[in-house]
Amino acid sequence: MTTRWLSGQEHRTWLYVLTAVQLLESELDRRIQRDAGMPLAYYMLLAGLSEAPGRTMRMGDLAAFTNASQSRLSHAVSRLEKRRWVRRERHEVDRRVVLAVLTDEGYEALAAAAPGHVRAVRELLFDRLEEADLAALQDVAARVLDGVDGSGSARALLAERTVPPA
Amino acid sequence: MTTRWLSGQEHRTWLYVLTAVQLLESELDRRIQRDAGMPLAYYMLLAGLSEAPGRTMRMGDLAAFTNASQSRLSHAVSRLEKRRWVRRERHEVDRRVVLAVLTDEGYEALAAAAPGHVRAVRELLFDRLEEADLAALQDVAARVLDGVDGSGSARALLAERTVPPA
DNA sequence: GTCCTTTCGTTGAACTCTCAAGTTTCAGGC
DNA sequence: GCCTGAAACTTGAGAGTTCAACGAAAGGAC
Repeated sequence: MTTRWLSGQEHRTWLYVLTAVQLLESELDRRIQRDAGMPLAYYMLLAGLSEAPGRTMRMGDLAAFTNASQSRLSHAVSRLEKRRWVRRERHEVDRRVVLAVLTDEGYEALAAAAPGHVRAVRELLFDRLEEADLAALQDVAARVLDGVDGSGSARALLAERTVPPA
Repeated sequence: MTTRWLSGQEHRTWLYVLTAVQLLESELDRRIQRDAGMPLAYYMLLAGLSEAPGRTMRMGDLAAFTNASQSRLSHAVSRLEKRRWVRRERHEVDRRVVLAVLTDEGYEALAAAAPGHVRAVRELLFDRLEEADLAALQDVAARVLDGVDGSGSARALLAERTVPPA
């Protein structure tokens, strides 16, 4: 079977998108690290927890919501525990389950980091997009998700939780 | 100064795009690791070198082209040297410069990995996009790049090298 | 020539992620 | 009750990344 290579247009699109996304992420990471002393991944975890009922989530759900493996999340939560930003609790009924709970200290750290981060996202991304781009981008992202996300778990979580932060 | 939060539409778009991109990248990484025994980052390095004149690039240019820091590239090239896929050479004129050269072994590894990788990119990304999406996506990516890429170096490199691989 | 600054790259330590293997708990037969 | 298998996490080691400090060569200024 002969390989169907990418067309020039496809190749160019791929390079542009990949580059833009990588630079965007690394720039956001650098800024939040500098301004708030935490990596972007921590922010995402804290933000996820802050929006959950009781500021609490099962480890598995938090992993799915942040696109992390369970192992990665477990290590990350251990690090967040050392900073006293998150606390682990055992589920009362199903003793296999571990709940990650955002502490008050964690909430404060998130609240301190949020304005700067949102400003950065706005400056680097949304200030450069038109109203019409938003819907189109989301549409494309949704289609890509359908292909990548085998079990559809990420999509389901996204559909539930797309309200702005409090 | 009060923070201007993201609108519901912006927040949703951001979550979708971020999720789609992260899952896409990690899925591509998993597949090439499984099928070709190399991480996606190695592939990108080898691909970059393979398209360069003489299959040779300065460390700095290769770092810029792959959106890596110089330190990251230096470590990565050291690992690639251990696999005998890349060789270091000193520049004859400017003795500060180090040239990374793709070896024949490296080229073979790339050639073996390419078909599978391209197939994956096609399946996960381009098969889900319409012709019209391509131009729109590239346009958006270019605008984002202008904001993120302070010195415009990534854009310049992209503009030069957007021909399909040989 | 000598000094100062910039450019190009490397290094080591600390941190983060991945992968495979392990523990504990639950749920269903039988 | 007692297996057996699956589910939910954790762990440790190795791979990869980041950050700050460093060395070596080049380019002026004088």
